[in-house]
Amino acid sequence: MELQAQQPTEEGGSIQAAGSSANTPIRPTNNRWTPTPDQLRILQELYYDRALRSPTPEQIQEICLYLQQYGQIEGKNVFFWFQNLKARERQKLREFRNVRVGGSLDLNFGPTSSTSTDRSIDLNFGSRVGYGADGSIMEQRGEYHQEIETLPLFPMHGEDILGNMKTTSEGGSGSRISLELILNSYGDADMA
Amino acid sequence: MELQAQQPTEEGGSIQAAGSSANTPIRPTNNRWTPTPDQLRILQELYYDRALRSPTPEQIQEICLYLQQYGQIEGKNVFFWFQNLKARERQKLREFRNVRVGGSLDLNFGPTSSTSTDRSIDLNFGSRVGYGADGSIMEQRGEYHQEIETLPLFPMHGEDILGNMKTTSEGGSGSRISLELILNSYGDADMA
DNA sequence: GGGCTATGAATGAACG
DNA sequence: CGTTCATTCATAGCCC
Repeated sequence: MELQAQQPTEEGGSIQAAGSSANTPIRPTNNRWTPTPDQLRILQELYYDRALRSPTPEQIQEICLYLQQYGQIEGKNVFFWFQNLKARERQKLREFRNVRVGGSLDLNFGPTSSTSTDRSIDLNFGSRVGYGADGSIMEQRGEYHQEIETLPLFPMHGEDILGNMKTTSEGGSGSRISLELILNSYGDADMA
Repeated sequence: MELQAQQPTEEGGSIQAAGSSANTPIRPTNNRWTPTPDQLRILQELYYDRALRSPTPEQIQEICLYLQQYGQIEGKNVFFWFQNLKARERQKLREFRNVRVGGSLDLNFGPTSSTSTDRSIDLNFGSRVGYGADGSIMEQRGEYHQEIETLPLFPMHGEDILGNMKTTSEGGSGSRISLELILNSYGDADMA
């Protein structure tokens, strides 16, 4: 997951048998996919012309299938391609906005900044979420679950643990919890 | 277009290898949690070996506490880790569904298809959704699995489930997929 | 050859 | 949960 060592794709045999003239990605190294000019053109066509940004799985597969005419390609390549392009375009936009604001622009903000709908550029990092402070993820919605903010004085049974545990960052001190123990905590006593 | 500046060739092994045994901050410049090798190993062990997919809050807490021996970690990290791994593995499995290449519309896209080799991607499975974008490679560690309580499936964390439909086809039927088809695949009624 | 840039790939985090 | 966003890692390719 975190390891960068990419597992060698075992299928390092038939790469691109197509002896096309202009669609050879230069080097059929098994490493990372590089779109052929044709593939790229088609992808861009889909993205820009058709405004396809997040293709559904079905679309991904169809696109992939179609693009295989022009060279080897896998579904994940298509997926990543769209995702990357989208992300990077958006990031550029965001960057631009920040620059614009930081640079000189000063939009007409009324002294009364009550219009919160106005999307002022927050120079924040982008973390719009309020996880950090003390946590409390409250993720699984739809269930009962109260917002803990300080400390629940009763046995919580829900999903508030997520962020609320900031226990000692120090380890190796005696707190030897075994995996078995963890696993055995299925029917953990709810202290009830 | 984007900035990226990192050490080109990292050791790739222990990222934190330095002085401290197991609980070094690992990475200096990031806000987001990155599992240490030890943490990762244990998490994977829990996931694959023990088939733990959706830990309860109590388990999350215990796991978190245990993992703190190896580095800074919070409950939400554990929570997200499991959720992500589960979701991504599921994507890959779900990916098996293929598109029904029904309409063989031929379009004149691209360079007049100079590649006369009509690769055939004949996948008439006619099914439903399937994510097509995530053939991640997780270095599969031990796969021996034990039944804890629920039955662990066979963790076939291969890697190219998604990119399964590569150019493998050598023979040919002519299954030209058009972009129109791709784009029209939205309301693709499969519930026939 | 060595750095730089564009971009593929991975994954933590979060949304609906 | 499935999907999407954001950030980072790693590498192909180009320029010097």
